[in-house]
Amino acid sequence: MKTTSDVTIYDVAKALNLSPSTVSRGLKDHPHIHTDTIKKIKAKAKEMGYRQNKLASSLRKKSTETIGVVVPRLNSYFMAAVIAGMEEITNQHGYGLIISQSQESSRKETACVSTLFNSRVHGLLVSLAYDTENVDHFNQIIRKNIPVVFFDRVFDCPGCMGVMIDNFKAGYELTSHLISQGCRRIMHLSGNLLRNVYSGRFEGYRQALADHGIAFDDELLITGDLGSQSGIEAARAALNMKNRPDGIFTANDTSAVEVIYELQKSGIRVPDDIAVAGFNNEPVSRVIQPCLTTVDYPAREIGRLAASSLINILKDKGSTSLSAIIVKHELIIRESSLRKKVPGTIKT
Amino acid sequence: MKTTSDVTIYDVAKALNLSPSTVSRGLKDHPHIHTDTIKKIKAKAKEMGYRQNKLASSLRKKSTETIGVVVPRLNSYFMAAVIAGMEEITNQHGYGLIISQSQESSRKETACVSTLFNSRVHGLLVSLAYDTENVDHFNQIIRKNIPVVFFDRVFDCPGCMGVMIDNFKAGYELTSHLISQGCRRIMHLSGNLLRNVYSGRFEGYRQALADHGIAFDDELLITGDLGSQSGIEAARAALNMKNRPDGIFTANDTSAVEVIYELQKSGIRVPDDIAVAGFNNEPVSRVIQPCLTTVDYPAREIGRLAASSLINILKDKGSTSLSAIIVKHELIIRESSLRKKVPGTIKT
DNA sequence: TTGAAAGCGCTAACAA
DNA sequence: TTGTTAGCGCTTTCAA
Repeated sequence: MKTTSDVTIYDVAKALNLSPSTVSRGLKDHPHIHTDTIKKIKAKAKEMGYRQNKLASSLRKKSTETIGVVVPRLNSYFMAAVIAGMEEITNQHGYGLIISQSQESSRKETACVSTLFNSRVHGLLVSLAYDTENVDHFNQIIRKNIPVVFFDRVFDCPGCMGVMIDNFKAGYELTSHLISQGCRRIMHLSGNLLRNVYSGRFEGYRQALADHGIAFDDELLITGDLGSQSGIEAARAALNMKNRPDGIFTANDTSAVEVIYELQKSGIRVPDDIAVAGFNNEPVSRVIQPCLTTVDYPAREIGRLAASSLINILKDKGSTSLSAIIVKHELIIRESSLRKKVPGTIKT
Repeated sequence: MKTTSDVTIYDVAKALNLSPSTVSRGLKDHPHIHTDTIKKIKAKAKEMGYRQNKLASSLRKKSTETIGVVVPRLNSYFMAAVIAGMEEITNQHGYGLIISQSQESSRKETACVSTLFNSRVHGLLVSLAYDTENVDHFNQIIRKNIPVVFFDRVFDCPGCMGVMIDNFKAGYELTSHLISQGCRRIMHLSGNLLRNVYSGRFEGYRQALADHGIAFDDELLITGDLGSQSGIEAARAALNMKNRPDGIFTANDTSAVEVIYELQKSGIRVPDDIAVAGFNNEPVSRVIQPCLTTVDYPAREIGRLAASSLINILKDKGSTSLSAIIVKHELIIRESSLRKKVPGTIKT
């Protein structure tokens, strides 16, 4: 639908016998305009149903005051909280947010970036799709000096900055915890190892094994899309091994839940026969029986930090010096990995 | 950041010794432009890194080709799927989507609508916030002939249309099912009864009771925000009644999960002592033990339908005749309500 | 098949 | 304190 007969500042100006520029100024409380005039203008504008045309304004100012967000999917508590954090900050600074989903596809991600680019966003907040292999599709935008801040799923490229947790450390801690519970043969279900979040967790896992004198067996590394199906398959693979694992560390909670189910279906006791740990502290981790050991990270805070960083870059082009912000995570130990029952250490 | 030195059609025109209008036409395959010229123009534009300025284009055309979406929250599988369905349709028709969250607050919802209005969206797809009591904040936009299509949480107002399921029927079916399982004293945990989704489910519940000769006891109706806490409180209320319920029907899965937990903590067996049923078929409903009886509805399809309806209204202002689209739902019966174990009827 | 020119609604430098 | 004016980049009518 074409926008129908809008009231413009010209209409308001005419009605008040003023010039359009005075109206324009009055509407934004320009200090040079008389208070009474401002009042008159605002009253008239309201009366006439005037609304600012952001398009014209942005065109004229060559500035849209919007920030683009590209996320893999909008269906997790994590993302909803991240975005809420971003909105909190950007709104404070007068920016709007345009949100788009890549649906975990690199191709769609490219399209999203391109659309946002054409919409003249001032900056981009991005968490990469599952299968994105390089960041060529950001080159265009970076060349135009439009800052990009990655969060969670970041890409290590010169000039980009990222907000994330220390996935290596988290993976290390989680694996060490499993080892402390007596696990010696720990399977790891991971995602695309190109994604920092998954490679970090994997490397942490491997390092923990090494530090505890356990050899890494690559039969125990399984990668998949971390959806329900890949959890089921991982569990079956574990069950079919002649030398079964006694612990499984999956890189997200969704797949961990399926792993537990599949194991239980075959009469395996979790954690006694096989301990299981996930990642993300999704709400479901508290619902599954036994409750899932996992890693929590402050989603809203990550959103806030990513947004503030971007805005800082936007305000003064100086502080682009820092390249990464690492947010604290927390190991949440629950029944799914607790073999040595020590009262008082279980978190819900 | 101000957009830096962009290439415009003027630049391209100059480089090719053509007029800006020819370039403008060439870029969009205008039939009057010579094929060779088109090729030349596109090649040059690409070479020079030209990108269309949507602001200028929209301003000139007085048309933004965008649709605004206002949802309570982005944190459910339901919403993610709805939005994916909307994107599918709107993209096919050349529209972009601007998504905003009301955070379940009427005040924020008003702000969202106003922002989208000022951004000159062509139409609005809205699911109402928890506490929205009237739709005055849509009047402005409706007066301007900008169509609004509600989905899921709709509002019954003249000229608005909505896409939803038959909540009454679903509530009726669910309650009837509980009754068929031997429940006679069924508690209902509901949300704000101003929201159609909750009032519909409640009325369906009440009708089912009546049709089975069970008197409605208003002690058994509890309303809350349907978050985790309200589930816990409902369960406690149930436990504290001298005449305890033997079934609980909650208006969403999140609270149902907490109800089950809280009941189990007190040694109540679900479903044998108290049967429980939820609503929405969120993934968590398959994880909880016992698996949760619930109602499924086709989220993606609802998104598609809402978007198509809006686009239909946009294309020809004729077919505004229909005021509601009712989408099929499905009762998903699982262990949490199954007392009479009949093999083969359990859905997972 | 191409070009010239006006104008979408707004802002801001400059003038008064 | 207010007004005049040019122009943001694009589309489109009219003319050539």
